[in-house]
Amino acid sequence: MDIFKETLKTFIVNIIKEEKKIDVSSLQAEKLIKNPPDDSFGDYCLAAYYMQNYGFQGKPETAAGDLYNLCGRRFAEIAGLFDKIEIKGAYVNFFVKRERFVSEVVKEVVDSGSDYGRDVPEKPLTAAIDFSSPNIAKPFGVGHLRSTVIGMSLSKIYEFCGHKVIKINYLGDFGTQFGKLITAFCRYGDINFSEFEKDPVKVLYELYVRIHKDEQTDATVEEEAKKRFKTLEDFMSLNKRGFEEYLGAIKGLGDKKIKNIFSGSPEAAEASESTVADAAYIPENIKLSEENKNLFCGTAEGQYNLWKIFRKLSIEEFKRIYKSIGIEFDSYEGEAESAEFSKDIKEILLKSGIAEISEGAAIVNVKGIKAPALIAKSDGTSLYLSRDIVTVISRMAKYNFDKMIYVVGSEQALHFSQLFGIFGILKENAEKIKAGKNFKHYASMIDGKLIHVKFGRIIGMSTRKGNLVFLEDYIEEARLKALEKLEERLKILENNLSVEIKDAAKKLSEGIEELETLTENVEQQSLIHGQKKEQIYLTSLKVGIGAVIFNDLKTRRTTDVNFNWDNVLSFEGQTGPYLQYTVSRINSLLNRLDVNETDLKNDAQSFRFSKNDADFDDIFLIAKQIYGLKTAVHSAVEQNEPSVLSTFALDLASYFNKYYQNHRLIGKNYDYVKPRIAMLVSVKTVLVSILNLLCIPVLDKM
RNA sequence: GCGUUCAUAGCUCAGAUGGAUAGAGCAACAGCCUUCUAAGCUGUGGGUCGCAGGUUCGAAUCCUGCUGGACGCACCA
Repeated sequence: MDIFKETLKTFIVNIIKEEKKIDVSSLQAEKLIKNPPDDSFGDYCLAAYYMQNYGFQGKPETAAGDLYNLCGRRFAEIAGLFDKIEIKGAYVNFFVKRERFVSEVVKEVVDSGSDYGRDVPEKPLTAAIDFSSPNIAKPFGVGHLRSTVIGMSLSKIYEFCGHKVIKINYLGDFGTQFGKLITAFCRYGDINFSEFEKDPVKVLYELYVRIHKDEQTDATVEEEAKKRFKTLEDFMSLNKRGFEEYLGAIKGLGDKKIKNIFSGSPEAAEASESTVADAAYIPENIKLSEENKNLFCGTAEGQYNLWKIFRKLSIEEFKRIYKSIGIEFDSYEGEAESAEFSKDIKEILLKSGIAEISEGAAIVNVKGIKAPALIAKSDGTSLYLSRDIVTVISRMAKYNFDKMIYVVGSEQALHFSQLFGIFGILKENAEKIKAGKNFKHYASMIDGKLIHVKFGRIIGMSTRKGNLVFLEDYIEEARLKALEKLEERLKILENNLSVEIKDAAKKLSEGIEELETLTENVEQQSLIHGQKKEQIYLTSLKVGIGAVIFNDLKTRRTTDVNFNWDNVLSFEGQTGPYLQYTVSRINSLLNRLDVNETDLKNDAQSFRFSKNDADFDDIFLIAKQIYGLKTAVHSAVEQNEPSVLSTFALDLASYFNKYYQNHRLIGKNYDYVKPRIAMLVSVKTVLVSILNLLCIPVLDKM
């Protein structure tokens, strides 16, 4: 509970009401209270120009004078929490009682633990978040990392605030590209099948690259690919259900899954992914081999099986990668599922007069967008857009979402404005739609609930040879760099240690007893030095992952990222490892101070600070930063912008490191140390919370 | 050509939704490890907020124009 702001709010509401005879709602009052840009100006302020509607007219300076006098006269009402009021230009500044402020903040963090900073909304929403969504004909490159990490982080932030989140991975498992891949498989006679078994994704990638190259010179490639894709899609629609019945069947299905997922049982997790497993079911006796090639390439069913095999191999690979960086989904969906119904969409939109035929293709004209929205090709096969329409309606039936968030690059902005526009049309023309009850119901309630969370491109990223950087190589590069740094540091520690031992031995021989400090130091340092090989591996891996992920989350999403290896591989300053390092520093300190956290909670003494202490100003800065967490979380949700939290965490870590550098705790008496332990725990709690929300691994030691 | 979007220190970016003196980190230079992890800390230098207008008490932030970049614009996703 924010007692300082609340108190100030009622204070100002009362003043306006009683002195100016104007009623102000608490929400309006909240907007009047701002934070000065600098601590020396105070902690809260009222700006005269915002007060004009509340009886403070005239020049800002004179209005501020009026306001200042009234506040001053009634200062006794807030004297319990505030020290003083000052006037400065057009502003009236309020200074909190700093000792009280710090102890309130620290107490609240220690009491609420990992819940601290939660911004609970009046009404929790069901938010479906579609992110990562790789195209499985292509390997998982670094480009996918941004969507993956932004989406995962947003999911965590929404969940942290108490919203229901459904994390959806919408696999690009369909389209002409698969026709190309199948074409490649069937055309080339020199496929290495034993390698296919060992590293399928690599072979698929080679096929992909090769067919694209051939396409440049050979026009028959595209022709064949299109034909094969049509064969595939037609085969899949053979024994299809109607969209209307399908919608009826899946209605509310998500509810069960959501509940299960939230209970966290392993069966539930499996069940939620079963759709993919089912779709990827492949007959036992069919294997990729030279002999079976004709089987795959000759018939429609063969191609269908081949497609399933490619799909399955890719998904397995993706899951492995996701797991390694701590990403998980509640549901895997595929475009192929929606393809089954995209013809229904085309027919409904045509019949209802929303779509029309132009140059043989089906298009929708969306208000305000010049480019026509293509929903079907002239050969009748489906397109990205029509499949997306099906998908959203299905999701609405399944999950009844309040928000559907697409975390997709900004280059697809046009696609999404067309998609969103079509649902606007469907809502406006709800009566005209010639379709079943289910379709009309769901399709008309989607408008306004779709959000495109776009992000900028990563520019200039390439390896020495190729142009696509595989995520795993990227992480490995970061890991090696972290390892290098770690080993360097271990070596320095080792040197210091041996010098110390020599020194002590010398002193011992001279008869000076320093055994106690020696053993303490040896113990401490061997803790670090004694890290086993696996530990060193894990540490460097976590640091590497932290660096890579933070790099994608530290700037505002919409700006393009100028990729620079040196930037990513530097672990100093505004980086993930800096945050991880700060946490491990606190850990180390807490270990040395022998902390009992339950003790801390029950002992009011833990939260009492004195402003006469030399470190108080620095503690106040830390407390003030911590106090801002809730606002930061709130605006991260508001803007769908994880970077708000990255910046926040960097600031907090910086304040803490300054404190750490300037004030020592070891060796001080316990009464002095106790409240500071609570402060340390608070900083750690907040940093760890944010690292979790940003999908960055936390380390005990570095 | 039309549309979207961006332009802040040498480089990478913040800038609380129009408010007080535009801030960090890298890089450069000068310092701090026999005392809690130097992946840290301290200090110095570095700015016509792309350019020109406009809106008002007040603009890096809003509107218009220009310049420059990125992305997108009919059967790819």
